[in-house]
Amino acid sequence: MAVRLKDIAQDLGLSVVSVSKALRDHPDIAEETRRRVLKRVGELGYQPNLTARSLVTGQAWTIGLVVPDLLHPFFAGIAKVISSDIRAQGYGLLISSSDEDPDLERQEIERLLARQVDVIVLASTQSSAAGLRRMVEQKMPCVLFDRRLDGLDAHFVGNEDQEVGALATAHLIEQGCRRIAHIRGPEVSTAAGRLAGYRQALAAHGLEPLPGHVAPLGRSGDHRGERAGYEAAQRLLATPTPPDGIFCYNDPSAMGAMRAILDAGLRIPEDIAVIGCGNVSYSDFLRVPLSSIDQGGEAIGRRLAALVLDLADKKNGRRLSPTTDLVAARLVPRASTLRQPLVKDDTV
Amino acid sequence: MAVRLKDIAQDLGLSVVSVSKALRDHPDIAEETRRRVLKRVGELGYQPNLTARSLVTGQAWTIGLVVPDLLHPFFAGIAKVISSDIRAQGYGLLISSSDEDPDLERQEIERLLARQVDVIVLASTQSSAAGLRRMVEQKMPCVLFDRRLDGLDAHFVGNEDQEVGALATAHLIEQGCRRIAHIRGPEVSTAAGRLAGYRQALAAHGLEPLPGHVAPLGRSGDHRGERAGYEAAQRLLATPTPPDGIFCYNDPSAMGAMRAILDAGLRIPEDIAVIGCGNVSYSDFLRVPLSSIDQGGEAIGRRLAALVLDLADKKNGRRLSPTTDLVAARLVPRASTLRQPLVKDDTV
DNA sequence: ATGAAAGCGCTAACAG
DNA sequence: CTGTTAGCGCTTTCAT
Repeated sequence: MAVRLKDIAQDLGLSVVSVSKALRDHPDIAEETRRRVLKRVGELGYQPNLTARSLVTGQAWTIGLVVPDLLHPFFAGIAKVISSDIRAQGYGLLISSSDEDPDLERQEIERLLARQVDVIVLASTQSSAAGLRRMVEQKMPCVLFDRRLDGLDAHFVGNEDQEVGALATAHLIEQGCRRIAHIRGPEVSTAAGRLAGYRQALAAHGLEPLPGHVAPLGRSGDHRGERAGYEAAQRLLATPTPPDGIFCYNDPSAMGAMRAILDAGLRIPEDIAVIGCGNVSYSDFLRVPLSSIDQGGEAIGRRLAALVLDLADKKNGRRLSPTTDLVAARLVPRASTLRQPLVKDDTV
Repeated sequence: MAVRLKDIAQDLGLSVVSVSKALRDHPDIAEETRRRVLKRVGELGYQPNLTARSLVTGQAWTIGLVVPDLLHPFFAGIAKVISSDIRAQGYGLLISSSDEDPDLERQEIERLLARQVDVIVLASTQSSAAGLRRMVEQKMPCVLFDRRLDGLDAHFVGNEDQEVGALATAHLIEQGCRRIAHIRGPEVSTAAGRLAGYRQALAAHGLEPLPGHVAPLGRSGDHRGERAGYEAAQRLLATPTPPDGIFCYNDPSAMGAMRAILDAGLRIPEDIAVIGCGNVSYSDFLRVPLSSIDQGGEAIGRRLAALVLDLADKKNGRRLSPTTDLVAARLVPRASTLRQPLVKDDTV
């Protein structure tokens, strides 16, 4: 096995406790002793056993993160930011991908509870808070992000989804679209909010969705939604009044939609303008560069990390009442919606 | 606090030991007793404290994963696959992103050692194995992937990099390119191998790199390499004999290179063919769909997971001598290299 | 089949 | 300042 506290203590003719204190900069320990300890620790390459420490302190120095799909750049980015922000304070990140499966998600949360992680960060796939009750009962601090869940005693960091939907839709209207369709996402708060924003923006201009112009994405196969977006767009093209603009739930579905449009021999944005959501990397390099709503993923990650660190510290605001932290979304117009002569966009 | 073994024991008038045994399907426990225990456990929603269990068994039920950049789809994909494959056996995945920084990477590995994880999976940024000696000394089972490291007593799963480079380069030659340049990656084994494969394929056709035709990517800013690829391609275009084909270290740099080429008013692939490596999602949707080498990321993840589970099981082949598992790479030709009339490719 | 004793490596409370 | 005594919650002998 590895070097233990005991070994160092025996080595130096000290007690285990003194060594332990010396290592944690405890106030009452002789400067001289501390140096001796530190020296030997360095030589032996001692590392305190965090498992043991956790057992007694009740702090795991671990944050649990559960996302629907780690391969999605939005979630991968969040994971990356949180990971590096909490690392500086000595925390590690235990990540699991729920694959958009509510049961799997619950199971993973159970695991995190068993592991006694300090905080759980969650973009939930649940349709209701019921399945997450256990978490609250165990007084596990929890931060939801991106997707809200009513009736759960948890913090939230994310966007004002209705604003997101309105932003995208209003942009299409400005660009001269009048028959604007929406490819809506699954049964989670973000999809509902974006849909509401879409309707709101239309209404604000005296418009409304034409028959069949709200097309659900469906679960057809691919997780990211390209294929589903393709199919949804095909259905839109087959409606009595085909759209001249489409606001898509996310960027992958927008890519699928664009492909369907091009395959149908139509032009983007001249015949149909397309806007997505998420501002996925590479949007700039696409066949038709894709306009999108940037959710401010990095900011969300940063704020999550800060909140998590607050909550993880036992002494701290453990009992903070649930906060809601809204990060501003931003329109990123590109060629897929610019029906006026294309304004050169230099972002790389 | 949560429910403990003790609570259940008292509840049922049993000893802690019996309950513990009942829960782990220990042979000598009465069927009747087991049922009573299981019932009460269900009612109380008991979850064994994994921290305590780990302390005594020495098994953390945790795998550590260190990658250079979690936002890179290749690594995100690996993380996702490993996570779901090990989850079924009860393991969790502790992930950290080293940001391509060797020091940070070492620091993260120290943390994982302190946490007593069962296995470390690593795509290393180290230029030598020296800094990782501690890991071996502590007998921590380790699996390297993607990037090799000589002189380390560790398993490896990944590609034959030279084959990867040769595959890409040979394809360019077949497409009629004769002045083939290479944008090479940083100082890691994959870059060296791909470069070697590039030279080898050229040599096999009696060709060799022209002056200035091996352009290093450089560390200029963006982590994924789009900007760096852009700049490298500009340098290539400025050589006395500009290339008619470019093999890029990875897909992001290839996207940058393509942009530079288009910005210079040249056509892809007619003037310059471009091929990347990694077969990043969305390659199909790009302005010019990008030919690439698929590294078989999913297969790599699967094999990693299987190996990891073997190693994690204390009873098992803990002492397996280092294995090398090579996953076949595959050419995925798209428009960026097809100088003949484009063959329709239906992959979505 | 069941349970008492011992201990995993560490820290918290107290005594010297 | 230093060390002793008690655990954290669980599993592992080893009696009964």
